[in-house]
Amino acid sequence: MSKGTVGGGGTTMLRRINVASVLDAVRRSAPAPLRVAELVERTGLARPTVAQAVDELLDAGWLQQHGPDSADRSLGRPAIRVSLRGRAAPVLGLDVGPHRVTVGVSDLAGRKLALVRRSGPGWTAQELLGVIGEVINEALAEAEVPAEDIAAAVAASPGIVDEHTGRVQLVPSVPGWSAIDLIKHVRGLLDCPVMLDNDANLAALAIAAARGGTGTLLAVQWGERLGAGIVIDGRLHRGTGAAGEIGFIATDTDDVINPDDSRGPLERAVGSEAIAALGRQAALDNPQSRLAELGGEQLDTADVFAAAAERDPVAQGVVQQVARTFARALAPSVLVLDPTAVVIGGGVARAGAVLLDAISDQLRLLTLNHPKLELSALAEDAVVTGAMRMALDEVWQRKLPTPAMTSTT
Amino acid sequence: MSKGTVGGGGTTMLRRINVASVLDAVRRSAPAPLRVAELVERTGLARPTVAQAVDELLDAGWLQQHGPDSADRSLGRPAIRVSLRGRAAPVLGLDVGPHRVTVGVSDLAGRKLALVRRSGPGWTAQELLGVIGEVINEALAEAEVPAEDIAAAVAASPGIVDEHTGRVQLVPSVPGWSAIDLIKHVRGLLDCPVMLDNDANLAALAIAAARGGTGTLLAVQWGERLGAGIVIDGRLHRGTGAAGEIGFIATDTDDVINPDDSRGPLERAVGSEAIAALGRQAALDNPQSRLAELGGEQLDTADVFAAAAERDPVAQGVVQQVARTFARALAPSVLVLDPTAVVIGGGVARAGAVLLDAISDQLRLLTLNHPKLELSALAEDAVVTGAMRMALDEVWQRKLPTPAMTSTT
DNA sequence: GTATTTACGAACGCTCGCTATCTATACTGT
DNA sequence: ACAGTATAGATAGCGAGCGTTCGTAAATAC
Repeated sequence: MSKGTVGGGGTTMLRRINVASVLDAVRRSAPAPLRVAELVERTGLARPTVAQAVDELLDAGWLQQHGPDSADRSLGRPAIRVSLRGRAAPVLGLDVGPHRVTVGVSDLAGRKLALVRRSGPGWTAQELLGVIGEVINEALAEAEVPAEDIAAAVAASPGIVDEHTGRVQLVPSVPGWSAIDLIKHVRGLLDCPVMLDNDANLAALAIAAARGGTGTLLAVQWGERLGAGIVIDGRLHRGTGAAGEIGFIATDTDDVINPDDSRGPLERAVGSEAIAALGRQAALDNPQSRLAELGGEQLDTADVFAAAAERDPVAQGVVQQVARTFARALAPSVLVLDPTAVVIGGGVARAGAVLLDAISDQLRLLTLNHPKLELSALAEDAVVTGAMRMALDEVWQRKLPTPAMTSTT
Repeated sequence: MSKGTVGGGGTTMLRRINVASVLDAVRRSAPAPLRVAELVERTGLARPTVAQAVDELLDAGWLQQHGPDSADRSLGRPAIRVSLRGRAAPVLGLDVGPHRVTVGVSDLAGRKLALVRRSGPGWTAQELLGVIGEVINEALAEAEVPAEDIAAAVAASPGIVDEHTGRVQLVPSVPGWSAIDLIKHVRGLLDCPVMLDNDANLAALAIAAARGGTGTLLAVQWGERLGAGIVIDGRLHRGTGAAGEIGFIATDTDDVINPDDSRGPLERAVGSEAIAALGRQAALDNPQSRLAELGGEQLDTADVFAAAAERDPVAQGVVQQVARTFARALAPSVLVLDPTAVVIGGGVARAGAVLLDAISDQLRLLTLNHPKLELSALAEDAVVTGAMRMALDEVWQRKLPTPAMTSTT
């Protein structure tokens, strides 16, 4: 241990490795209980070793023993089965927006124990802290988990987040709001490691986990604001901290980033506000259209997509324009990253196939390997789910006594 | 072992881990010999353990013993020192282009043992295979390494390379040329693992290794063709296989990728050929300019940059235009990847500060975190160096008995 | 009720690494 | 030249863990 080199050591290290190996095997088969014989097979260890490790993990509370119940009708003495004791280290995820606070509690196996959401019409910074505290307590009560049991918490914030200090740039969504206060506040409530990350990053993590497997994922969050998260083989790519900020891609040949504006060119061009504005203009220009009929004065982003889905040519024109702008902006990144899949989430994702097909057509003209283009299946829960996921990863990395062989040069 | 889970096992596994730990510590201090006491400190193991491991590694030929020579004037019994025995597993790198073949041989510690380059005015595919064989043998002779000692070889190829099959798309640089034949041919000569990768990827690997440390690197190879390699924390990012193909980024709002053309829009716009063409046109339009004077009829890419360096406004205009087009094409990828550094290599990199400053100015307007913009220090050796580097990584990964704890979910 | 099958549990022997001790070597000071 | 000292290498004993082997418990099938 220590020194950053390969972790070697005595036999006690070996025992820790083997215990970790057993625990990892249990974790991999998620909520399904495992028999000891199966663990022997999966770990390649001898039965006494596994049995000892299981005993130890049972004592430490990481595993729980199942009765030999169920239709396990096989010959011989029934095997005792063990599974992860989720309550051993539950985690908490937090998604804070100016109008909505969402808190999720998950157990070690990734099962959701609680999900509480509260909306309000714009809180002040001080009120928001109070609401957060309430919602956290509500979620803990629903999950039947005492606050001191929570092993890790992750909060989502829009904007560019410094992974360590928790400082946030570029987002004055609530006046007087500071993510540092948020971290402090949550630390005061929970007494466990509390981390902060970009909401698009967390959503990407959740989507990647849901899709499973390896490969590169580009997960776009498309609403009023526009961001993306990159997950490569299960690990989040952060760059120097601002990776995935697709909202700031230039769309016009003369666009530059305005440091005084918290929104970027692409956000201004195809954010949900811009889509609604384009729709309103198109409705004014074509008063006879289905679009004008549907939307009226209060024309909304949803109206544009609804009219386009009904094959209104005016709305379809707007969608085409939006898709084209978006695809042209994203194409260079798709070429460079060459992702396995591009997943679109956020409010605009509700547009569905109308938008997706238009983007796909454009993207096909501009890329070499065409990635799968999908809509996020997680909808609005993506960010909280990702926050819980990251908290889980943190717990596993900290608790699994894996003396990580750093083979990176 | 086996089963893809965490590698645990008996005490013999522990011994292997500790031996690997010692070997890794020696490797980290590269060519400098280490005393046993230093190894004890770095590995955290006890002295007898280290001594035993060193004995074993000496017997196996991985380490060599140094005399207690040199001005090591300290008190007490002089320590025996050991270092990597580079000759234990030398590797070979191969860079094949239509007009040039380069072969490098490196030892385990990364020391270059030989570097042989041969140019010719366009070979046929058949001739090329012959030349490759000759150059390989020449390099082996220069390095004084018998062919059967080579532990791994990596060949560089332009175009998009399938990592496993070795099939190449999009590059008909030599008529009748197939990278599969190349692999077969080299396998016939060497009898060791032979791998193939994109030349831009390998150059990126070399540059990342030279820079050292962690972070994200975007390494652009800019010549007649345009490609890039991405290295994240020392690992190459491949995507689904075509990552980094910046040559195919669209530059005009109506550009699309033409599947029949092996070159992409950005290559056609700012490749060295295009720069020369722009220069010629500018010279025609401004016959009095220094640019026209320098270049004449045979105006070259180098002439454009030379004239710009002499502050010729006509040439500077061309450079500005090229820099602007390049920066606008690359900016989205820089935003999304948010790399620590962007390094430019290849023929155009010889332009130096004139081009770099112009790109930097443009990029500053279009990105949030401005990465360091640098010229490659490795010049034309980057690709071979990267090939050797990848071969070395392969050897280490294969030979180091690290039971890789896969902590990725 | 007995035989069979399956799984749990305990004892033995092996290997390995750590601690402690002893020996070897070269420089330093008188 | 000789003793002293500091550093490094070699060796023995101890403890811990894993794997193999054997015996035992619990359920089903006949």
